[in-house]
Order: sequence, then structure tokens, then C-alpha cells
Amino acid sequence: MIRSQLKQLVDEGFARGVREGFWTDAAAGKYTVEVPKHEGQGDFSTNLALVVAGLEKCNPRQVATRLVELLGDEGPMIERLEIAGPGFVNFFLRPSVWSSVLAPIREQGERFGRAGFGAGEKVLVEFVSANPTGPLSVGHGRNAILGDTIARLLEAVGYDVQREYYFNDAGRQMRVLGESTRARYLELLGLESDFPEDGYQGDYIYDIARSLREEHGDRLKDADISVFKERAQEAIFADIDATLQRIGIRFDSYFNEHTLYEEGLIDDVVALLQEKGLVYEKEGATWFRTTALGLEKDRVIIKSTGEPTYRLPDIAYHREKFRRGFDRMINVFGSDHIATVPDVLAGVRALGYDDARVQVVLYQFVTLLRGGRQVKMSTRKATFVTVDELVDEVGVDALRFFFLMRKADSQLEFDLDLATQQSQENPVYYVQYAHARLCSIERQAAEKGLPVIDFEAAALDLLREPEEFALLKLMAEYPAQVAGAARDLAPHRMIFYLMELAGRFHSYYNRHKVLTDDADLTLARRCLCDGLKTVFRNGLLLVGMTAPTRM
RNA sequence: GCUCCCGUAGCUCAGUAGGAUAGAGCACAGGAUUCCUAAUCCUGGUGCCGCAGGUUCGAAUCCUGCCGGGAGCACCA
Repeated sequence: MIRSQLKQLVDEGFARGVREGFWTDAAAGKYTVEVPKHEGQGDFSTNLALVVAGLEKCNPRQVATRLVELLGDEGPMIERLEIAGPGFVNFFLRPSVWSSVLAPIREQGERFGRAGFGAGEKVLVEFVSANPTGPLSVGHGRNAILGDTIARLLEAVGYDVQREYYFNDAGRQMRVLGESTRARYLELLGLESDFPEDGYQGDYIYDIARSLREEHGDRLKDADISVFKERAQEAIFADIDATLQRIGIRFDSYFNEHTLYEEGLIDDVVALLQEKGLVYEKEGATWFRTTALGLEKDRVIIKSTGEPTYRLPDIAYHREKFRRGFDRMINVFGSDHIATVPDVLAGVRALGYDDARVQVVLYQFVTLLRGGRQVKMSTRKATFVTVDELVDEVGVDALRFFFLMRKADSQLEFDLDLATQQSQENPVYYVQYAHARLCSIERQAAEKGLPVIDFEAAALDLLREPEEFALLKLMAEYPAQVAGAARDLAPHRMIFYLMELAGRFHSYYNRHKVLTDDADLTLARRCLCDGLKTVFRNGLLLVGMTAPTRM
């Protein structure tokens, strides 16, 4: 907000310089106004002179001098300007401008930080998309939290977001699931059973088998595999659903791969690709000529058995996303899906759609540490830790926080010992405690009989401590943080922002009292704290956490 | 062999579409509570930003090659 006002001033100065022939408009939109890294370099800084000088091949310090002349060296916001280093222009603002961030925060309340630049564009965020073969494991957890938080961020900046879960209840995996369930059922009946070699070994299969036995006795001993498969799938899906609800995630739609077959959409895609000469037969299989689209080798889309490989439905599914009218499509995938992405995008492109509208967020694997040792995980062997188990141990807030703490590109080390101990080492509490403390101050104020905050009556220029300026500056950055995190699909930035704000607040709290003997100062500081509380609350809710009022 | 991600302090990681003097938490050591919650704060220091070149006024950031770790490279999803 303050930054954007300043940016406007700089833009005007730049435009005047263009009119007066000091420079061309080549640098328009290329320079920035930023908060400098180091103390003593002003409240904001622009690299305009460096950018202009680079494009026009002239001396940056001369350009900076011109700019300073054009801007005038003071004004209602600016106290003084300074040319520094290779040609930065540093802005030193009047201290009073900082407290002006409090009014909009107060007016906008829970809307503070939201933006409208998404302009109602329709975005489909597809995530989790785990086939119902077992409970959600740690890897799915990262997917779920990432996808949901990205959706929240996009909603916050004005996109019309739809959350979708794509799944497949046919196919080999599910057949194995059915066989595994039947084997357990027969085993429970004391009958001969041959558990599939690559079957699912988790105890949850026993649970499902047990419920079948209770309901049907031994009447299913000769039943078709589909009975077992359907029952298993149903039970597991209910389980997944419960887990998701528990961690605050709901989907707007579920898309079953079945639909693509039933509505002939698979055949459509093959026919369309055929028309374009991108399909051929070889060794009994149908191949997609991806080499013609710039990829390394051709891929099979229909096996010699007549069954499609995963690529074909994936392409058809993405075609449906376009046909359903989405402007942007975001997929959250584990890094093991890396190889499939180019093929699907090539398919989309071949069908005449703009694949730039499809964005894939790939996240690296989660390694689980317990007792300092890596836990090996396998879905089949059921040696995995489930999301439910994690939530049991650490709670929803810590789960979300830990999964968001790292950028998607980084492998995430989930230290169970750290996350499970509810101690001060746990950074989750650090942030939440800041909010609880702010609430506590207001409770104290009420107990002392202080009146409700009268914002209009407050003398905000009494906020003059360096720690207060630091807080106000950081609060003013909040909307830009949300916008940046949404733009780059990078939820971890919100976590880092909140940790920094919490650090500054705790530090301030220890050094200065809010509730003092000076009524005016107290009121001003309560206004500051009120604003902080709003920012913490908004930030925590935005990433799907709670903002506790006491701890 | 090929593709993608990662490599920054002892450990775990940030670094916001190249910017000024490199950042945080943890760990380690010491200190702070008659006072709004000590789940807090304060004080200590550490870096060949994996290596080598290149691009430019300027590189942890961009390009090339190499080294190390991870994920892939199926008529599995």
C-alpha cells in the first residue's frame, strides 16, 4: 500500500523524464521499488537508474540525479532522498506514514490482504487424486496440504477456484485390491486363500474383510471379485474422505476416470490424434507419435491387450478440463509423475489447446524421521505412516505448518520426534502464541477497565519506537506477500512471513509495554496490536490453521 | 546413457521473476520474570552460496560443463 503509493510517484517521475527527453520509455515496467536489505539504505529503494542506464548505455548515477530532481527531494510522504551505491535511489519516508497502514487493516478486517487481480478467472486445482487402495499416507498429506493451500491463496486474490479429486476405481491396482480383500476374507473363514504376491498387506484390509464376514458370513466364499473390490473401495474412500475432512479439506468435485470411457471421450481423443497423423500401430499396440511434437520418443497409448495406458485417459481428462471452461488448470503431483507431464502436455497441445494454461506443481518426496532414522515406506507392505496417525500425534495445525514449511521443490524432512513433541522447539506454537498473546493483552485491557479501542481518537504518531516501525512496515507488506505467494504458487512464503512477524512481535512485547500509565500511548499501542491481531489471524486462516485466542 | 529437482552456517532450510555488506530456526554458551502469558526475549560466530568457466555496471540467482544427493526414463498409475 505504501509501497504502491511510492511506486506511483516513481512512475510519474519516470514518465516526466521520458517527456523531457532524459531517457526513453524502454525501461517502463522493468524497474522496481523494493525494501532494501540493509539498515541505512532507506525505507524503500528503486533500481530505476540502474535499469535505465543499462538500456541506454549511460552513467547510472547521472540518471539517478535526474530522477531525484524530477521527484523533488521531499513531499508529504518523503522526508529525503539519497543516491547510493552504483545508482540506487533510496527513499527515507516520514515516520508518520507508517502508522497509516493501520486504518485500512482496521477497515478491511478479515478482507485485509485479499486482492482482486484474479478477476474471477476460473481455476481448477486438481490434487490428492489418490486411487482408493489404502489410507492417505504422508506423501499424500503433502499433496493435500499443498493443493488446498494453493487453492486458498488463489481464492484470496480473486480467482474462482474449483478443487477436484481425480481417481480411478478400475484398473490393475483395484483388481489387486479386490483380490487382497477376498484372500483376507477367506483366511478369516479358515479357508484356503492365496494372497496375491503384490497384494496390499495393510491391516485395513482385514478390517474390511471382517465387516464382510459379519454381514454375510461365508456366503461370499464363491462370490465374484467385484464384490470385494467394490466393498474395499467404498470403505477406503470413506476413510480418505474422513481424513481429508479432518484436516480441513473439501473437494468441489470428484472426477472418475470411468466417465472418460463411458462417454466415449477416450475414443474421441484417439480419433482426433489420428486425424492429425499422430497415431500409428506397431507390434499390436497403438502409439502416440510424441517425437513429432518435439519429445524424445514415442509412447504407447493403447496396449496390445486393448487397454489404454494411463497417458490416454490423462490427455482426455485434460481435454475435458479445457472443455469445461477453465482458464487455468493446476495439478499437484509427486515427483514420481515427472515423466508423465510432458506427454500429457504434448497431447493437450496436439489437440489444439494452449498448454501454458496448465501448470504443474511438482513436490519432492517426504522423508520421515523417527528416532533420527529414516522410516522406509511402502503402500503395498503398509509400512507407511498415515495422515491420520500424524494428525493423532501432532494435530492439524502442526501438520499443515510442517508440510508448508518447505517449498515444493525441496525434499521435506518430517521429523516426527520434533513435530510430536509439543515443546518450544516447535515453530508452530511460536506463531500461534503471538496471536494468543495479542488477545491476552486485550483481555487485560478489559480487566483494567479500559474502554473499547477508539481508533478515531488515537494519536498514532506516538508509535515511534524502532520496533513499532519494523512491525508497521512488515504489516504493510502482508498483501504483497499474499499476492506473491499466490502468483508463484508458493505457500511456504506465508509461513516464513508469519514467523518473521511473530519474531518481531515477541521482541517488541518483551521490550515495550502496551498497557502503560500513559493513556494516549496505550491507545496508540492497542491500535497497533489490534492491527497485528488481524494480520496474524488472516495469515493463519489463509494457510488453513487456527488462530487460538489463548494458549 | 537421458530427463527433472536439489546442493547456501555443525543440522534443517529461506533468499519474493540479477542488485548494495549473505539470512532464519535448531544446536551450543551465557543472561533476563516484584511488570500486559517465559510456548517469550536479549547477547555471543560460523560461510570458497558444490566446483570451473561464461553473460554484465553487478550473479547464491541467468547460460555451459563437471561433481554429489533424490525422483523418473514400461504395452504400471
